Amino acid sequence: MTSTAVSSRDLPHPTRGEIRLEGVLHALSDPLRLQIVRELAAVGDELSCSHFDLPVTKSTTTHHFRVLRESGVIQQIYRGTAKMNGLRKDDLDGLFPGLLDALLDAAARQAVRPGGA
Amino acid sequence: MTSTAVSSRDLPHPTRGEIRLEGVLHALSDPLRLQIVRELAAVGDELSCSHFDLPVTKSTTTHHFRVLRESGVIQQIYRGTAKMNGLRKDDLDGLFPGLLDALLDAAARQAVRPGGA
DNA sequence: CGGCTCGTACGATAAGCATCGTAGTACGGG
DNA sequence: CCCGTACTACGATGCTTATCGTACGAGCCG
Repeated sequence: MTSTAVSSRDLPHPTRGEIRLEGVLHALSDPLRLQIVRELAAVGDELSCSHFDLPVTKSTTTHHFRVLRESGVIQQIYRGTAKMNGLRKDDLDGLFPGLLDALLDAAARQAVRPGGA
Repeated sequence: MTSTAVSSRDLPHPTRGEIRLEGVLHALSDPLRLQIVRELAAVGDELSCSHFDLPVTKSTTTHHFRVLRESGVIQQIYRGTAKMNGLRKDDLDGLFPGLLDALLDAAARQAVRPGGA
């Protein structure tokens, strides 16, 4: 069959039209979450939650991924025991052309600044 | 004389190098503050605090302007009894080329969305 | 089945923040 | 000098959020 029933568990996502700029900016105003998004953009593919080595506990990591999902920045899907995360680049580009690239570029520039990390 | 000693009171601003992307995003993730910045960008000039007709008290207005100033998004200067506010467009463009324009464009697009305000 | 790993849910806690009201300061004008 | 206007400072309050720990649920593998 053609259905993509990857798992019985599925997660609530905002539709494209429900994504709010303020929510996106708030989601990205946290250094950890900005870091996650940068990494997702760099690989250009889905990554499991456990791929990220963040300086917080697993509970907190779950929380940050949820904020990113509920703001519409990433989409999440269970694949077996792993939860894969992907940037919603098409939706963001459709809503706010050029914004994501400008944000990623800005983050990259700041990262190479003296004492930028 | 050419000096710009507008007032004895002066306000602390971050230098260009101290401006952090996360701080800018956080400042703009509030609808009121985003609105203020949009208005400043639209007129392309300085505006007094009292020019803005915001649905909050003056105390709260002061607070929002301070957040914008301390994050490096605007610069503030006393001119007589008025406090003028100006976008730090040059600094933001220098640090994060294209970001401010992308953000303003994104906000404008969202504003014309069905139920976007 | 039993156990392992990945991730969630829930409760607690501490910090941050948006908001207000009141009292106060700085400046300009009569 | 006194008053009005513009804005600030401070304290209170209630909401949101970042963080943790522990206990739990879902899927995989032997």
